[in-house]
Amino acid sequence: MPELPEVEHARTWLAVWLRGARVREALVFDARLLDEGHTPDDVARALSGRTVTEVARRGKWLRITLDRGAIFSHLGMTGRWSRAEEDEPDLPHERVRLRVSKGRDRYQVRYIDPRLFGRFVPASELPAWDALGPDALVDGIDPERLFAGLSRRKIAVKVALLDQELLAGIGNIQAQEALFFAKLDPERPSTSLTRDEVGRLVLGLERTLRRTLDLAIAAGPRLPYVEEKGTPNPFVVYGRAGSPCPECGTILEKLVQSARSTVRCPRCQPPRHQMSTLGQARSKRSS
DNA sequence: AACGGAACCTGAAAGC
DNA sequence: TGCTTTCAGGTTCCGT
Repeated sequence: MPELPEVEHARTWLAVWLRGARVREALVFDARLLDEGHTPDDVARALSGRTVTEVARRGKWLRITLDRGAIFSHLGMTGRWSRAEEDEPDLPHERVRLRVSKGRDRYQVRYIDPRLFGRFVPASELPAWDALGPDALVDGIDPERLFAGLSRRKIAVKVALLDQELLAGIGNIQAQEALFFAKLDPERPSTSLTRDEVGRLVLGLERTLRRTLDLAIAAGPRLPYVEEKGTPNPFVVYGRAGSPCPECGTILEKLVQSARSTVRCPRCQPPRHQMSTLGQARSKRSS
């Protein structure tokens, strides 16, 4: 799914719909969302009668805290939560339905997920949650910690940014956008970045997250994902390989790193050996 | 231990 | 037109 801004959007609306609400009935329509050892009936039984006290987010995980226990929800690639009235027809790909009451209102909160990469885990603790690095939005991004983390890994900086233990919430889109804003080549070994470049990367990350989150907030309760047909692509380089760079007009190119695609501007984000060649040429001329 | 790649799913779009 | 291939914003497992 969705990356940090979209999950934060989901958290906001889930909190509106669920905080203080009582689950009258829970229905789980597909066991593939559940952890090994759980059945739809177990999960439904664990939820019914519970009251939601809090909805939290860390990276791309959501935690719905109940008066007893909690539920962790991950949206995978295509998951979304939405509110529905009691008499609304089933939705395509509806995987979980919570029939709740809040005050005298009765309605439903539904989880929709075509590709089923999402997770729905009733548990008081979740190891994956505990392993997450600092949340890129809530905790802010500490340049020194990011620099140290990047120096420790021998992989491309783009791939490192997807590691949720380094920084929680960055996904394939935000990584590409941030590297473009920072004018850094996605293929640079993460160890090769200078402190100055990591500083630029932090600014790039903050810029793309802020921008995307603002768009998500403005969208209201139903946030269309960019791959849905009819949704305009709000991103600067993501999904725009073959089109001109918005900065310099050079045709943006697509590469594949660890089986994920990356778009880059060959001119604005040149490999470093080209930059040092330029630097040498310049210093020769000036000397 | 750390890394790249495949697998897990479904649907839409592009290619033939 | 219809069949086939490719690709999609994530995570995890498996082999090297």
